[in-house]
Amino acid sequence: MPELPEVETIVRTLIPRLTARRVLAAAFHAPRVLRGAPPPNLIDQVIRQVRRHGKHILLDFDHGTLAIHLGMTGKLLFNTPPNPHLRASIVLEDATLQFEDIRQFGQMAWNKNLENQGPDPLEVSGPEFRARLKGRKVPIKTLLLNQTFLRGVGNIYADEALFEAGIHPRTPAGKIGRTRAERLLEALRQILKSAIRQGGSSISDYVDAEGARGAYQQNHQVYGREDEPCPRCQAPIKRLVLAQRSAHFCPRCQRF
DNA sequence: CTTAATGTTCCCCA
DNA sequence: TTGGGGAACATTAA
Repeated sequence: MPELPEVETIVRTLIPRLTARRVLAAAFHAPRVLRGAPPPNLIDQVIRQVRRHGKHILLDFDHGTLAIHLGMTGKLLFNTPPNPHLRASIVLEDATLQFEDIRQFGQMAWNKNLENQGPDPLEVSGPEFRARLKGRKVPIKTLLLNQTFLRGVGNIYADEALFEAGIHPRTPAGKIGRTRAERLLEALRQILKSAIRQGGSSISDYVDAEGARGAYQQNHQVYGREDEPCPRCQAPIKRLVLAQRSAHFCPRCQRF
């Protein structure tokens, strides 16, 4: 469920409910949810800040930071009824934050090292983006999914941005010229910002921390639209597999 | 029964 | 070092 716009939306709904709250109890019900060293005692610690870093949600305490990654099916919700997919709970003074995750690809980690993450696509400059593409032979779609290249882009927004920029997903990243690279970055920015404004994409069961669905799925031009007509030229949208992920594209609008 | 799903990491091989 | 392919992790739905 979570790419940059979904995580940003979740963080925005968490901020008013978590900031300055004291932890009364914390429990990790599924052992695999916690990666790395267990966090120190969180009881009586106060959440000072809630931030997004790529696809990570960061809860800052005075003595360190809890990083939460939602994986594919993770959700953060308040005061939900008992549920078999509950993986962790953080009890606060006025509510309980619950981490539910069907597939258990999500993780929580204390003071996670995020140095290896690439720049945020909403902040990276054009020249830096172009410099990072230089010399790379990987298909651009594969590179966009690599969090050490850019942090926050996932399968939906990679496909949508490549369509908007008119770039074939299999194009070797380093062969994208200056103009097309600028167009790709601009498409990413515009699409991510627009998706944030609409609360992200709810294609199956994604909801923010208030339980609200996003609406950006209505703007998807190619993602999940195999065999449907291209909104620009009517040619059927095609799907291919790159890095074991589906890539949706228009064979006429997106050339090498 | 098979396939695919908003993700990441690790291993093998060229 | 780069990059391609595949497996693994775990669960559900079509």
